[in-house]
Amino acid sequence: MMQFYKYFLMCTNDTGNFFYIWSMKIKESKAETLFDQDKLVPGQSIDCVIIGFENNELKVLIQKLMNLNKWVVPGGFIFKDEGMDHAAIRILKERTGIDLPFLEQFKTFGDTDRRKKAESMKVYKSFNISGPALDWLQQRFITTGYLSLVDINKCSIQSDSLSDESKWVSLDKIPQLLFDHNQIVDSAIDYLKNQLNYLPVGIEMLPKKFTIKELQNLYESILKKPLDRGNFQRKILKLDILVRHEKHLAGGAHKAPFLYSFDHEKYNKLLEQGFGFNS
Amino acid sequence: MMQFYKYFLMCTNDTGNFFYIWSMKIKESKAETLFDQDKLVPGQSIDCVIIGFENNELKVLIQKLMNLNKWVVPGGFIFKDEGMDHAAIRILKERTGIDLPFLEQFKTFGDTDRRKKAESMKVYKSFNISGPALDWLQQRFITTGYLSLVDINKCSIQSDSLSDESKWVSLDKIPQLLFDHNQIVDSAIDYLKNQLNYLPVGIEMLPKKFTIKELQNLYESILKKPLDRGNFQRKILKLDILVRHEKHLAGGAHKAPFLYSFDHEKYNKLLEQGFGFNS
DNA sequence: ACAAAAGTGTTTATAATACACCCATGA
DNA sequence: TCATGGGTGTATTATAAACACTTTTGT
Repeated sequence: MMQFYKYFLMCTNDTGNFFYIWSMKIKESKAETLFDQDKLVPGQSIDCVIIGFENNELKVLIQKLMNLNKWVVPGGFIFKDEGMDHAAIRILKERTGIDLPFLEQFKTFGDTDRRKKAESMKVYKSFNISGPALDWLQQRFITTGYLSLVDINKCSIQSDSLSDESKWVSLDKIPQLLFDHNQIVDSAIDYLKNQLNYLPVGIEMLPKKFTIKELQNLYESILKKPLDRGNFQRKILKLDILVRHEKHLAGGAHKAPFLYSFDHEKYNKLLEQGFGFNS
Repeated sequence: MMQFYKYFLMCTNDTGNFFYIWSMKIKESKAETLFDQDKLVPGQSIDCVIIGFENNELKVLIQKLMNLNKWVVPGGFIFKDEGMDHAAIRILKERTGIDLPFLEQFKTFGDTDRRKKAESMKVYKSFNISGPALDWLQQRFITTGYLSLVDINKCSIQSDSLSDESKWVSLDKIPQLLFDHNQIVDSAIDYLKNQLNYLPVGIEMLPKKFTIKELQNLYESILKKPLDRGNFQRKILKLDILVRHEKHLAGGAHKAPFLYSFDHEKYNKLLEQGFGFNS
């Protein structure tokens, strides 16, 4: 589905520090930034659960670690002079190409056994990492999970130096992930469901113009239960956050639905107080 | 109001590492644990916002740093072999004496400027800390905020080696706190309000037996708005989580209210789905 | 013309809201 | 006995839920 150049760079400097390329535009074939562990906050990482909506299904972006059959949620480290939220935005931009993402911290994971030593050893050995770099990577890590809601069609997924494949998988087909990443994803989904009334799911995950049926499908996917068609329509229209456009005539043998877009100003104002679809 | 022995121990070992006593039972006048920075997760701390309810007011526990006129929310560090939640429970126990506290992570704070260098320098200088220990404490810190709900009357507040005064202050009289601790407290209050329907506020913050009026006052304090007396009573009774006891005859010149206690089993079952007082 | 899905309408049940009434208690 | 706040009742309104009817489209 996706085409990209595999590009990989890894080296160790004379002090034994671990250097690696953390971001590169594959198409331009050049590294954007090079840094070493001295510039990173130790023991602290960020993991991004990126959720999109495609073919009436919620999907999460996962990446396969290079040379290994291990899937992970995209993550990264924090620069010592960089705020945590900023780091999350940076990491996300590298993976999706999206510039102003919706991004929200949802939980911090700090169990001692969240990264099994044996498991991480296998990973880092496969990258030929050893010495101080290995020590640094093998230290106890606490990670903060960020939830991002995106429009899959706007994402040009890029791989990076550590992974050789990226894909969107529907929530009920997530394979076993590295470390505690399954738990991190589950936690993000819970957060999405619980905070639904305060999250801009429609504006972030749907294309600019959409039908009410599509919006309903999105809500149903998140809530994991069917909603009444008529009631949904009436309720969402009553909120006065949608702008009606021309009819969408592409569909099947049935009445053509209207296309709508969000009135961003009204939508955001309403989000502050929250609005609900519990039924 | 509270009586305690001031007890303070601080030293530096031959490698320049910073040793300090992080916990002691003041009454028993002995240190429970001694540790140094080599055993701590670097750059990661925990801050506890402990909320109680007294005289119809929500109150938060703050402590004054020894030798300084600086107030903070009780916090601490994490052992390298200790889970983050466990660290929070440990820290909380030292400060309140409560054994099985309600404790929940609410947010992680990772801005680069959350600890002003100048401010922290003043603090650590006042403790005569220098060398590697100072470096360790001056590093970039990311902190995870934990919310704890307690019954103030069950807390025997203990001070520790770093502070010489602890007190409960009502939420609208919080003084200026060190670093970003005001922001941390505000964030905790927001969380409490938002998650109200899923938090065991009644069970944690009220005494075993209480009147419905007291419970209503608690909810009103959190929501910051008055609730209808009759409706509140009917609604809470309909939930079938209260056990009615004898009448409370201490009050004023009026009909004596019943005392109630929670049916913990039913209460906890109901909490999972959440129950609301939005009005 | 017909099936399918959109758009709209209607009825019923449930919950929120406001406020009224009577009761028990201590001063 | 009277002021005070507790317990309960009721009427009104708003929202949720279920489902029926009509309209528009492609085949």
